Amino acid sequence: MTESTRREKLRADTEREILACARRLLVEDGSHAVTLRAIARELGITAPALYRYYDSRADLLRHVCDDISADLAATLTPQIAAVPLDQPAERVFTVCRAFRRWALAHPREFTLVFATSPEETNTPVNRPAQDHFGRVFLEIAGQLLSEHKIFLSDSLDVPDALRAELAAYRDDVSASLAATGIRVPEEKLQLGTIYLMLQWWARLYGHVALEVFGRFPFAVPDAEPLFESMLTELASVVGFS
Amino acid sequence: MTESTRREKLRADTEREILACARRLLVEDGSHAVTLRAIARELGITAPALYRYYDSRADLLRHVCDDISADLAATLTPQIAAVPLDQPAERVFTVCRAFRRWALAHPREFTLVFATSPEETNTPVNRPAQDHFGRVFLEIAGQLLSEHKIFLSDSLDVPDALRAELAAYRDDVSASLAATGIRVPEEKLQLGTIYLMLQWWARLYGHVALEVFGRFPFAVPDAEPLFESMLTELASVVGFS
DNA sequence: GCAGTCAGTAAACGGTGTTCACCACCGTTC
DNA sequence: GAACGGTGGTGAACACCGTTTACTGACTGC
Repeated sequence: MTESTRREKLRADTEREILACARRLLVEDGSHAVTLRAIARELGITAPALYRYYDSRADLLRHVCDDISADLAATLTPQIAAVPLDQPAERVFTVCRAFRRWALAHPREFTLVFATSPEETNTPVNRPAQDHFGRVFLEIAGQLLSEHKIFLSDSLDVPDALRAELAAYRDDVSASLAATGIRVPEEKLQLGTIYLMLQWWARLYGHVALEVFGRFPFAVPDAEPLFESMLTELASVVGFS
Repeated sequence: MTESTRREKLRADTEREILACARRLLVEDGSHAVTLRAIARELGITAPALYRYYDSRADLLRHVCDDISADLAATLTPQIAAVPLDQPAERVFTVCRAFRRWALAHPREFTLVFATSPEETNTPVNRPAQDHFGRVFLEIAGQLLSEHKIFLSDSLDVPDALRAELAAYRDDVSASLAATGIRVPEEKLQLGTIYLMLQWWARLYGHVALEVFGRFPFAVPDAEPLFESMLTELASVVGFS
């Protein structure tokens, strides 16, 4: 980015090298194989040198998470962009399918980012979303929100008990979206929309996680039809224009 | 169980002691604290002695998982039993709420059992369900199936593309249930029921996992109303008698 | 009483994260 | 140009870890 001096450029270079190496080790041999000494070995340096770049192994893993999230976002974004603006439903389907495909193709990255207990990577709970976890989701959803009007079907309106909670979330969403540079008109962030986003993220996450881990309650050799039917169900609940 | 000789009884005793200690370490300090040496220290023995009981640390962790699952089942079962048979919907709600409550009260156990990559505990993917993962779910669901008739609302019937897949699952379900001693009449295992079980398990799992990890895309201080609204949504999709 | 089984030990190997003292270089400043 | 401070890197060390091996010693079944 803004590495002005020569020193800063060198530092940023090896920092990238470290992350790339950690990533390779993760993908090839699992997260247990991404060890400081292994990384150091491959870079031709010694393990303590890595402490010039990261406070600890947990800190490094956290940065690997962010790195992966950035890549995931970079993978998803062009795929939605390829779908015409006038087919909002198809845009949602596309990003959901792309997320599932990415997860199945990158099970170890998915596991690290989306199914590692916060204490393992020492991640503070409810960490600002733009950092890594919900970042992708928020970005995509925000983009859709800013471009389309969403109609919620009558059958699924917001329970009264939820309105107070949702109103509180809304500000948080606005702030998070603003932080990523996406401006969403206030009136599009209805409570129902927030509600739908939460519910839908939970379903998407649940399905993909179970599929990646092979942990459906009974043998499910191919979960794609299941996934597709979940998408069509979504379509029946929400409308776009 | 069937420890006849004195030796076998002693062995079973220390085996239980090992598991209990591992469990305590897990709960108090997280899964990374569950080390062979720490367990041995607390039991007043040496680490290699543990290899008389388990092949490896991964093997031990797997048994801890099974132990936890058994406890979870033991927690859930009486809670459903407490709800009258003539309120099937309430029975489902009860078990779902109980599962969520258990997960929130035992985050580390939940993480180990439901969100640890199979390679960490060396668990074969799609391991027979009665072992630990879907065991609880299957048991509960099977019990409900054997006691009630389920009506699926017309709006959610099984997509054609899924019928072949689901038919294959059904046999697996029957076998798994039979293995746990629950006999479900053939005609109650309609394809729609299987479909609903899968979809619902994914939702339940997704919500609870996200809540336990504090990983909703934005700050959700109290997800209970969200959970409750999910339950009422379920009720609108399925009917009992 | 004897032989064998089996829980447990001590020692060792190779690996880990992390800390500390030290060193050598590079960019800046007098 | 010489001195200087920051910075990247080293080597040794510490305290762990999982795992293997060879070896005891007690209990069991005959």
